[in-house]
This record gives sequence, structure tokens and C-alpha cells, in this order.
Amino acid sequence: MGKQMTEMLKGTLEGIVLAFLTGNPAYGYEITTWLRSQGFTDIAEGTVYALLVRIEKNGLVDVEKRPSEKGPPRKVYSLNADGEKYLEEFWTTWGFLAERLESLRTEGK
Amino acid sequence: MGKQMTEMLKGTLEGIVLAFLTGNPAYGYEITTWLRSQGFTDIAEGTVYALLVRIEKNGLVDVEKRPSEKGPPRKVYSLNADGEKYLEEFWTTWGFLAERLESLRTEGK
DNA sequence: GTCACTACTCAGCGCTACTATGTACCAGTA
DNA sequence: TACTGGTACATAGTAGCGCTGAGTAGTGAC
Repeated sequence: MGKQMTEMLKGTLEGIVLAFLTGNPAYGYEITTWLRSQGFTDIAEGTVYALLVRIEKNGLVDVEKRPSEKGPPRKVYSLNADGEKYLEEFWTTWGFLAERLESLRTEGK
Repeated sequence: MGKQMTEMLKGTLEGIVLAFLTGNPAYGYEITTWLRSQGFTDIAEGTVYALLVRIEKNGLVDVEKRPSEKGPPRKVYSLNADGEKYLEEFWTTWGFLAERLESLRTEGK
């Protein structure tokens, strides 16, 4: 992956995953393949699982273990109230940054 | 500063500074105050200087030392050809990410 | 029986922003 | 003279996040 993208994903990847989880419980492998289908082709599996561990530890998601038809049992993550609040803050932060950058790109400065 | 913002700035702060430098040579202190005026009120001085050292080492900017009317001499940074190329790549990367996030925010997923 | 896909885990690394502190020059002022 | 405050740069140490690379395990097809 490009170094620029790697750095830029810091902080945003978490928001992307939380946004995906909104009203759409999912498990790690599913999230990884979805990310890749969205163009984040080089996201490492390890990255996603580490992120999931983190947001679980931070209490932003609820976890449920379900058997899988194929392979080991899945850990299904769903956004809880704290997660929704956190996601809202994320959008606020993102909105500010995106606005600043957009005006930098168009106005020149 | 908010933790979310701190993480999100990783990768983007560099682009912001390079964009500011486009056709607009500036020195560290000036860049810091400009960033603060743009709403990045909590950017630490040390962060900016470290970033400037980095982009200089990576050959993205040219540096010229100029005496100041007030205080120690200034190090004036200006974007060079490599910097412009790097900035272009930055906008491409940013554009992709912004597009993905925007569609996540509006479409829901 | 081995290949491919599914599914999760973990140790170690590199990069970037923050914290905290220090140096130094100059102007105003009490 | 001493002190305060604004200007200007520098750096050592810390924390957080994504990546690398490797490993474990269950299932089904050939």
C-alpha cells in the first residue's frame, strides 16, 4: 500500500469500519472482504482484527459468537450506543478536516 | 486536542502544509500561526518543526535562511519540483479517501 | 491428502503527532 | 537594570495506529 494511504488511514479506518457496522452487524473476515471490494485492496487482515479488538476493548461494539457453515466460529460485531456517539464525533471531526482540505485544494490556500 | 483529530491528522497534516507552501514560501512560526488561524488551534509548535525537518530531509522543499526583524533568523521553506509531485499524489490519495467516506456518510453504507 | 477458502490471533516494526522543555533574539517598560 | 512577552527554532521521549509475517484451525472439493 502507498505510504501516504497508510498514514491517512490512521484514525479514518476506524470510522470507516464503525460506519459500515451501523445497522449492519458483521464479522472480521466479512469486513475485510468488504473493505477490499471498496477499493482498499491492500488492507491487511491483521489490521482489521486488531482494529476490532481495539474498538471492542473501548466498548464501542457488542460481540456475539456464532457458528459458521464454513470454518471456525465467527465473532459478529454490532455498534452499540457508545459506538454511535463515537461515530457521530468522528463525522464531526472528519467534516471539519474535509472542509479545510477541500478549500485548500480549490482556493489554492 | 481530540484523540480522533490527532490520529486523523497523521498523513494529512503534511499535505496541508505542502499545499500551503504552494507558491507561498513560509517559515515555521508563520505556518504554525496560520494553522491555528485555520481552526487547528491545538497544533503544537514542535509538531510543525518536526514535520518541516522531515519534508526537508525527504527533499520536498528548498530552504533559505533569512534574517528576521524580530527574533532569530527564519528558515523559509518553499515547495520544489519533488514536493509538487508529492503533493499531487497526496491529492489523489486524499480524493479517493474523501470520496469513499462521503458515500459512506450519505448512503449509510 | 492436499489444496483452497474461511476465520481468527499475535509479536514486532515504522511512522507521525504530541508533550515538555530548552535556546535565543528583540522591544517595551518599570 | 531586570523583567516580561512576543518571535523563532530545536529535540528527546511517548503513544497510537496500521503493516508485516507468521501461525492455528475448521470446512469442503478434487
